[in-house]
Amino acid sequence: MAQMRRAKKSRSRVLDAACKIFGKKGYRDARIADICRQAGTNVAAVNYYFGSKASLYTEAWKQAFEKDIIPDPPDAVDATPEERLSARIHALVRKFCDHGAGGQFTRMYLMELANPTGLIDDSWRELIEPRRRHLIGTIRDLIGSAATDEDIWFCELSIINQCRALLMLNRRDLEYLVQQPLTPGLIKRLADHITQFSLAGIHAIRTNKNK
Amino acid sequence: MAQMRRAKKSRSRVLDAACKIFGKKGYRDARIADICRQAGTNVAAVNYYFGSKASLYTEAWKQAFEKDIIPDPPDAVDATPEERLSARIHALVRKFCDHGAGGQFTRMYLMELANPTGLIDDSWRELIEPRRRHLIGTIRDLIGSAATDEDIWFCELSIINQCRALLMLNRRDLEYLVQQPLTPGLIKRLADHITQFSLAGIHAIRTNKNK
DNA sequence: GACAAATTCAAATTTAAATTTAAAAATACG
DNA sequence: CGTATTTTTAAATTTAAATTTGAATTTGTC
Repeated sequence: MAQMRRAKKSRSRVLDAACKIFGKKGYRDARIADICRQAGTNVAAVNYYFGSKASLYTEAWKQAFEKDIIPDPPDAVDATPEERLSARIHALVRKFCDHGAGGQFTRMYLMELANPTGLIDDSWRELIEPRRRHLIGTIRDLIGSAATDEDIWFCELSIINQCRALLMLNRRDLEYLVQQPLTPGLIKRLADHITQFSLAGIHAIRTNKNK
Repeated sequence: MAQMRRAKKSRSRVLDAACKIFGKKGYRDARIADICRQAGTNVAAVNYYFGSKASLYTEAWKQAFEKDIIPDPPDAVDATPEERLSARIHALVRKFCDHGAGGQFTRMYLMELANPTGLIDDSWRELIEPRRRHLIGTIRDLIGSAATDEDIWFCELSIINQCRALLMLNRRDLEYLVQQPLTPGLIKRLADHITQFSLAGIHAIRTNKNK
């Protein structure tokens, strides 16, 4: 069983490379040859360890999920809804901006959003649902009881899609738009902006409902 | 030259089919065979009329642009910035929701966003730039002179990305989220929501800058 | 160190799609 | 009509990528 050690290295190098390449190119455009070059193995390694490109993809998705999605720090018991929303937005923006080493899941998430392969629908639900419920709970606290489910759903869309913004922009487009590199400082300022913008938005809806 | 008549039919059937299929599948996943089946021609028609799949793509892009992007009604001279923003958001949401017959450009826009082919960068800039400047002008009017370029850029991102929301959701995801079909009524309510949310957001930034 | 199992490799095969070809059919025009 | 041009067709070719193969190598175990 000790040969597992060396073997595991190879298998896991392929898996790491797969996360990176699938995240960068999406399922179709990712080449097994590229993945294996990246991993420093022969192309046959993919089929040897995973059987096919498709099942490598689902494995990579799972691994990226497990490694990348560190649970958000639990809310402090005495956090206000405003603080909870802010924390959530900052976490989302940071996550969505992280196209680098740690952020493979995020890239894969986007690629799957844009070109659904349908290969990972099950893991998808499991993953998204609890986080969605958490955000909706926070919005509900902020928006008050006069709001309808539709109001809450719309606010959720507004917030999530603002955070997703940078996901959709490639480096060139980004430079074209902002004229500055994506530094941690910029990311923080963007998250602050979205928080402020969204709190005002939610508050306006609340006020409108109660008038 | 009268043979052009019949010929044009064939060429233009291919172009129409290309808009539809490229819009549905994106560049890579679209099959020339599918496009030609749709158009009722032989596969060779693509290379006969357009030379290659790539140049069919750029032609289709141009045609979808010309047919699909009806210029927004010019702003009434006496429209307030609030009214202009509202009109712009309603136009964007309506456009982005139109996945049907008239909305091929929208679909191609999304596919290009998600998987840039780089084939249409030039047309892209031409198309987006004037509309961008218009929106930025409106935001500038609303946000006041204390705001920085970065503030304005952030607000632009917030607004555009809220409008893009429905672009990213396929029918199944949508039903899962809202539990209702995408009726014109829903689209209007969503645009109203985004307008209200965004005006409040911009106003909050303005207030914050001036304090 | 020798044998068995696991792994890696380069090369062969398969598959799917775009592209080209050359012959047939349709059309235009004198 | 007859011939020249354009268009369409089915089939052949090319290309790019995934997958399979079987031999060579490495590793683990006795």
